[in-house]
Amino acid sequence: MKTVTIKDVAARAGVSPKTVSRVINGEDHVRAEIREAVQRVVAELDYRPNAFARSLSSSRSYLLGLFIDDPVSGYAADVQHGALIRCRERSYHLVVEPVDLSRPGWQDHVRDSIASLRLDGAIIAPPICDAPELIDLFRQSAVPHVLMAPSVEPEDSGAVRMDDHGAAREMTDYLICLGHRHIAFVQGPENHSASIRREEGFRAAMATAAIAVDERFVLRGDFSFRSGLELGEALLRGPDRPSAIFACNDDMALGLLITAIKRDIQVPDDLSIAGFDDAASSRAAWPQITTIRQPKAEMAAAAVDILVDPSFRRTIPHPDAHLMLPHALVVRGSTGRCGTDADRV
Amino acid sequence: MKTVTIKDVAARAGVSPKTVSRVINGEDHVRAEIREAVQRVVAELDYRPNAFARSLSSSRSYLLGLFIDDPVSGYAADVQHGALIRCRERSYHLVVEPVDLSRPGWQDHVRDSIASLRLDGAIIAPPICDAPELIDLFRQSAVPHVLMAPSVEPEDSGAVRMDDHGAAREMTDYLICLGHRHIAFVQGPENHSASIRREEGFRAAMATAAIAVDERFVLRGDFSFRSGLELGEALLRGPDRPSAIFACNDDMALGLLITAIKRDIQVPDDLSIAGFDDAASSRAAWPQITTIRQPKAEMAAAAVDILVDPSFRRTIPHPDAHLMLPHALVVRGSTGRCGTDADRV
DNA sequence: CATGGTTTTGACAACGATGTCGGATTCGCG
DNA sequence: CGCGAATCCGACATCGTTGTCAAAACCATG
Repeated sequence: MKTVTIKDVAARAGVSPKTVSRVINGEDHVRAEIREAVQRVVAELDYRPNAFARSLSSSRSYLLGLFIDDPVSGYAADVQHGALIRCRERSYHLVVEPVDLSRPGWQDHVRDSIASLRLDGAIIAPPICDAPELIDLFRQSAVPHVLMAPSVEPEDSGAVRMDDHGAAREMTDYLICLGHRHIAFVQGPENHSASIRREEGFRAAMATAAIAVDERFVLRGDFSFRSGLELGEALLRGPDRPSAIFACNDDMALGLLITAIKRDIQVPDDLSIAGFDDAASSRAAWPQITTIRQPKAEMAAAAVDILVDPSFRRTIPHPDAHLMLPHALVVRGSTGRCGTDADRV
Repeated sequence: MKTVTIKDVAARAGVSPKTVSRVINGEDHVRAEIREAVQRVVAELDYRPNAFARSLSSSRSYLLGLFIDDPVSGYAADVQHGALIRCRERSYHLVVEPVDLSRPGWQDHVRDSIASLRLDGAIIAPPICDAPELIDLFRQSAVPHVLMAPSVEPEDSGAVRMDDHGAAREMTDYLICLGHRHIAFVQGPENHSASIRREEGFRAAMATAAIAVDERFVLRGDFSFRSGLELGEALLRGPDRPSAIFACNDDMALGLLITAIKRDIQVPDDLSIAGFDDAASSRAAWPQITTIRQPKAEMAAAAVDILVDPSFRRTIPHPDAHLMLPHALVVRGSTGRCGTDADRV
């Protein structure tokens, strides 16, 4: 299983290794004739450049890091997939690094991948994109990095996001349109800035419609299915319950829905439920859950694009490195017109 | 941001770079006194070896590849996480490579990661672990590889698996114990060998109990939630329906459960449903689904162990490279005693 | 205190690519 | 035809580490 090196190709094509290198990397200043000859030999020998040698000598690693809190979540899977595909198109590779901020010593792993792997760039997923300590690690080492849906957008970091505020507002408007007045809101974890923006969007829509938010109906969950179940119990226990619930993500919305089913509350006739994310869980029930489609994979792909783009690498901060991608309201079966609302005030 | 090299450490510690290298790699034959001195300097300077230089020189990449069909599935997430954690412990890195066998040219990506990244080993997830063409790629390049739950276990491949046959048998026995006689079975996709073994286990248990399998009740799905919905419609349409359904995975089981709910069939009173995998979906409904816990993360971790173990790398085939990990029957709310079975034959 | 054997250490040459830079070739144009 | 300016090409050093191998230091022993 002899491995083919650039020298072999050069010898066979009757040129110098450097010329082969030029052809491989698509540089200028190579006669078309020679270029083709080299390409032919490359194909014949099925030559593949050694990524390590290349990185060592060029001081580019062709590696991007994806730093993420919980790599098992469906969110992570979508993000990772989007990044992976785009990396492939750009002939980059992706290294996934779980980061658990609650575990002391997490810095070490991050430093290691920066120093040891010489990452060409980093994608930092929520919620850890809001940890200044983490961002500083990249800043200090001058590693280009893009934050996904961060709460603030530092100048020298790239950022990709969606309009959480606007989307939550749309959803709330939609619920109001359906006649709902008693709308509950289920928050995400405190450290998750997107969830805060969603709550603000919710409140803004309510305010615009001149509906007072009933604070008893604003509860905090942790994005998990289980917390949806628990909060469902809390919200749906008594007779004085909301006619609609807007949850910060789909997993919790699903938990709410299941609780409603257990309690024989008809969805959407007696209760409307809305989620956020368009996760698999929003389709894994009956009725399916009305939600906001979040462009997760697209955001990740855009992050890759920014990182790989030489013009970003050259000049940071860069004006085009702050993107906002479009979302969409996905209406499904879990929401409907507010029933006889008269009996509740 | 000067990067610290091994030379810097050597100079500061007053030894040769080679000695530093020895300390870093934990080799023998270094005086304790010098070893400590070097370690101290390493800590002081926060020196991190350059992974590329190391790989280039040692012809080991410290990289493992995870080759997987559908990297977005929950299965993939669990496997990946298990592998990732263990890789970290062993100071390896993991590169995830989606492989879509239905897309021509897939070989190219695989060859590329083998040749270009010089993978030290590969983990091949189902169902693509059953594609001889793929396995041959690794065999030809002499890349150590471990198959996850393959249908056959080639001598020169490692393998980690669970007892699909036995587990399915246990589940079926359990349903029979509950008094069920009309048990439907929902198969997985044809190319998925584990699903075939599960079916065999099901049939074996039925045969042992001397219950004839009603072939109208054996249907093929594709592991998706959607196919569970569709097959649910097919199975639960008429009055002549099974009293229990055993689905090859949890997503389909969830689909079946949702269909039952839509049709107002009480689970588990009028219908028992069992799944396989212990995926998140098995807990994302009410009642929660009885299932088989499959040690996904553990299998992936074991695969890493095998690949990293020098004794495996030295002698392939290796006797200890074929592992079977334990599963568990997880009884939850979706299964119960068979009701008044008298009215059905 | 020589002797032979074991540790311990370092000089040097890889590993396989690319950056630099100067020399060769070609081109354009007076 | 001649001459400067592009354009093309290759020799060589270099990236940061480890493998090889021989020299140096140490050890116990007779």
